[in-house]
Amino acid sequence: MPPRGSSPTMKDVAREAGVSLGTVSKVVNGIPVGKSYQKKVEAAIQKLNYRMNSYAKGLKSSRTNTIALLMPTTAHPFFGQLTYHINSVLSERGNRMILCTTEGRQEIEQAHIRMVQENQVDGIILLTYTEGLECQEGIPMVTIDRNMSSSLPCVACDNFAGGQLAAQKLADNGCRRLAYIGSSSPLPNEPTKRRDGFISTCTTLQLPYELCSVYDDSNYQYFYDFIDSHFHNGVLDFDGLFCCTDMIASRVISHLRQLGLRVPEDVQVIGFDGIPDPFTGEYVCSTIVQPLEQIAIVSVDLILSEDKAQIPPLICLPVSYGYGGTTKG
Amino acid sequence: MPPRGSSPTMKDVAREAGVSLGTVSKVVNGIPVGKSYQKKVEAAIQKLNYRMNSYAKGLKSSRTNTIALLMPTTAHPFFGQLTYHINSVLSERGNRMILCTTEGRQEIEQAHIRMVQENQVDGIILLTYTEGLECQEGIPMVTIDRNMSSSLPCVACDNFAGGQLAAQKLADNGCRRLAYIGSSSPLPNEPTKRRDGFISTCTTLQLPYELCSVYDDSNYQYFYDFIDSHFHNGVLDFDGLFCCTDMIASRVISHLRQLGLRVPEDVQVIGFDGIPDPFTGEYVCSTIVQPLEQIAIVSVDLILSEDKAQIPPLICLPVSYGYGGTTKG
DNA sequence: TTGTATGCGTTATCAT
DNA sequence: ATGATAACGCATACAA
Repeated sequence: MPPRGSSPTMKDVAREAGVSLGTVSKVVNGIPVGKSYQKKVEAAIQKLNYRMNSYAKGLKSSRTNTIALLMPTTAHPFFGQLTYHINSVLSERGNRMILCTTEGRQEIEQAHIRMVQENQVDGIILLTYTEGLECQEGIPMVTIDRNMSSSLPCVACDNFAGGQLAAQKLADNGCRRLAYIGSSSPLPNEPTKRRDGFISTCTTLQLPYELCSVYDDSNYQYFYDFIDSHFHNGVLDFDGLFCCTDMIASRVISHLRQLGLRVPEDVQVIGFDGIPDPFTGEYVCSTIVQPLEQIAIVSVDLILSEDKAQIPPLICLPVSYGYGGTTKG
Repeated sequence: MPPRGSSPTMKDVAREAGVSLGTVSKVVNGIPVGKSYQKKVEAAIQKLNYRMNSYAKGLKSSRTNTIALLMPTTAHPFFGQLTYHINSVLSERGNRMILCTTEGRQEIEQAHIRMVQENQVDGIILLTYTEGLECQEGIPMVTIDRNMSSSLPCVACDNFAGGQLAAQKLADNGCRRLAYIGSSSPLPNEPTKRRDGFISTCTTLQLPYELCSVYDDSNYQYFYDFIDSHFHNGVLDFDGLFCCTDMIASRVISHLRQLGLRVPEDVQVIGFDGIPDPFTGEYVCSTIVQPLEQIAIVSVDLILSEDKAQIPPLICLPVSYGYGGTTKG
């Protein structure tokens, strides 16, 4: 019978058990205490159905066991799955997660950062592609796939190696005239490294290539126009395409097929991300697979790590090749 | 220059502005205050870069502007999109959201409910299909698509009408031998109403139908076996199928095609959910479309509503038909 | 109107 | 080892 209408507090438990406040606190936090006391307190907790108030705890201890995750969206499976994995790992480690979807808009990101700061989160995991985000000092941050500044640690898949792997695979499968299709940013960021790795291997193998890069990679028409301009008399100038994301690859493949080209017979296509189609469970195209679960684990490890001092500025996780029917192997 | 290493408090602002604590509190909370004071306080806030500590505030006011969302996962687009919409609406309304993915496992759900309760959330939005979840009293809850008990308000799409609509569409498109394929629960829950609506219209139209229901609807083999057992000499016993979800429909369609059947020429299929394929942007099949955004808005409205007293136990939102190429219209 | 003082539920520092 | 007590940062009832 709690005195007030609200839920019982430690004080109530202490009174019920006939012990002092400090003793209850110790029991609740697993600090050793006399056996008889232990029993009495546990009984009282049980009886009153006591629940800790983590707001009071956070106020005192200034540690909230809460991490914020900033994500453009959860509607797309790539972000949805990453969110799911990060949430799982965080939960296993005894942390709550505040989700902030940002639509990739900087003003929303900024507002959310401010908001979760007020919420005293212990850290922020950030997935963004906007430039020049202002990051307040004093709150630990980790970025995913976005090397913003050397001061913020970044975990990403090995985008450069992924680009190399894509070029290598296309070459192995007999392609001789390659092209890269995807986004590019004015400043060197992680996704751009996919292109750079691709160029690296093309150069090494002495394979000719062309680039079709645009800043806003949701502008598919730009890519279609590029393809059309290289399509003459029913034949395409390329026999191998590396697309920056599976999304782009998927749309590009549709366009190629509309043109009457056969994939992979006439032209082979490799994408990037490796998200299985949620409905079929299969890759939508041959692809470079990001280790999503690893990225989640490492991000959480970093944000929860005690000595933030010596975190490396960039951690690259290994990618792999996933066959998805749009290449010859 | 904050005295301690931590961030400035209201007290710091008060000292800086040369006013009292209460005045600062008023300014921060938008309570009218003398003009000159207003200016001084705002200047001090600016100068010190003061941020409210919502933990201290929540402790005092026992309102945290935080809502918990329990979802099986965010990895699948249906749940991912719903999560996204709920998050957006909550954010617009000035609330934080704690995300708890549960994998649909009851012990995880229970642990999360307990956890967010400790976190003093103002309410919980819950999407679950488990039976007999223990819901602590005293904390507002709203369920989605799951009518647990009359005490918990539920918002769902009009599943019954959706089932009716599916049967009607199949009939309109000339189908004469129908079947329902999907899950069924021992107790009457929302998804089961899809089946019931389907039966309702079949009965009204005097159309024969068969049912293939299984409790665990991720057991696709069960559905395949059902189809196989109704497939003789290259012809299927049915010319119209209504599947409980687009996921099931997608797999069923694949199986039908493997059998050499043409969709929609030989057999027409309608699914349920209406989630566009993330890669193509199109429905994976003809489908009954759930109003995801509406569901999100209404759920948030309910959980944030002041007078929880007179919330109806069930709110049904209208569904619509989405053509996706697996029917004749 | 503005300032002062008390308490929210907890942890931590003291004495005991 | 245990019990009393002072903060933590803020809201608020009350005094000025």
